[in-house]
Amino acid sequence: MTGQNIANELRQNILSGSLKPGEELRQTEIAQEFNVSRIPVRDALGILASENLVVLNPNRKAKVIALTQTELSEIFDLRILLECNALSLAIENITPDILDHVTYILEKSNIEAGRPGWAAGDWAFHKALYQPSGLSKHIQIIEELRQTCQIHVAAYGELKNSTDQWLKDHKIIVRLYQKGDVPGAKNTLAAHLTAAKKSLLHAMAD
Amino acid sequence: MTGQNIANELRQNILSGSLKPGEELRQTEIAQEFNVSRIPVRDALGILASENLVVLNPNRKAKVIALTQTELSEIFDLRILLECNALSLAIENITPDILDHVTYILEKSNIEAGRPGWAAGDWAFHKALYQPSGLSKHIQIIEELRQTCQIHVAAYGELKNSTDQWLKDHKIIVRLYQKGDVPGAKNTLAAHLTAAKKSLLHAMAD
DNA sequence: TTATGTATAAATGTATACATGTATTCACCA
DNA sequence: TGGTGAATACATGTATACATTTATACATAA
Repeated sequence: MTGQNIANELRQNILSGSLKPGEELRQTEIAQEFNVSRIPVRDALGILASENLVVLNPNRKAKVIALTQTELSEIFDLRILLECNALSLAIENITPDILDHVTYILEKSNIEAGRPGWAAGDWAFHKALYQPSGLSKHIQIIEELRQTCQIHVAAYGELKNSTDQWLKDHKIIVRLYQKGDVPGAKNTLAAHLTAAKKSLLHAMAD
Repeated sequence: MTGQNIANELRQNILSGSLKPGEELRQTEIAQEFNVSRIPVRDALGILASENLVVLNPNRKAKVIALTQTELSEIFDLRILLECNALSLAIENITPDILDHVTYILEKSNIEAGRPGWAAGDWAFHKALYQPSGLSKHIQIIEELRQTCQIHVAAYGELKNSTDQWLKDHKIIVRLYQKGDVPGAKNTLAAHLTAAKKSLLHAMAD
């Protein structure tokens, strides 16, 4: 069990919702769970902090991030800005091979939809859409922002019901993507993300 | 000398250019310099990695990041996207107090211009422009992207000569900002950043 | 009752020692 | 001469022990 491995395990637990926003992470406790000393645990927490999944305060317990509705709203706006930009520029670089790959990933993610772990498939789909842009830094930032959202989505348990619309959106986006309809694809994607934003903020309001 | 302090010192050295892109950072060496053990040094490197200033590879020496022209080009494009967005939304929320503060910061940064440490003043100015937007996450990301660029600017020593145009741009942006001219301010800012991008990429081409 | 201060417990921060992995050197051989 | 492999040096990874800081509990006083 190396530091990286511990980080991976903890990340899984955070993204799946078994470690909830604001929950405290004690070095000693985690070290015992994994049968290691606190040193690799500290490394792991550092890694997760670098991904903005946990916050570290000197001499205080680490915590899973817990954002307000205002903060999450801004993060969704950032996602819309960056994901739409990546999508536009990706459409310029589409090849037949890419379309093949995208439709393949779409089918695979459809199967996972609504089941535990669906978020990974959703990201795989969107990432496949954005990859042809070649904008690796965009994609890296988008992934981090999505994880931040995912933590709260998992905790507030929204979205179970809106799966149908979710899948329809994906299908529409692929169609416009394929046609090279940049404004259409951007608008649909923006609406898709806005729906997710509203859904989460509504769930948090209770 | 705590881990945070070491991180701060190293960050200074990286941003000022005395630690160059790609330079190796040995835990043992740094520990000796600061008269501490390697443990707090590891923490410091973790902090810097979380800010994307250094890269860590398991069982290998840490290195100051070193990006290609292509990667830096993308990062400048990201900055243009995010900084223009933050600027637009900030302009909606301007108050007399804010204008006062912005002109004060502008004057202060003018004095530092062209001298060592100018980059901090430049960021203080732009940050003052963006703050009224209330978009803290935008600003955090922008700051990181700027630091990434700054590392390479410091290493390739461009920009010494274009200080005049730099200052003129800032003055123009403030005027448009004050007038509430959103498209004008955005265009000027975009041009300002594009010039910086070209300047760096040109310097790197040699 | 409430507030405050002290004693105790608990958690994190760091130094040292050792384990493990990586790079380098140099001898040896085809 | 050029390449291969073992031996060595070097750097990072981790466990243990101790130091320091923060949180908790409890007693005491206003």
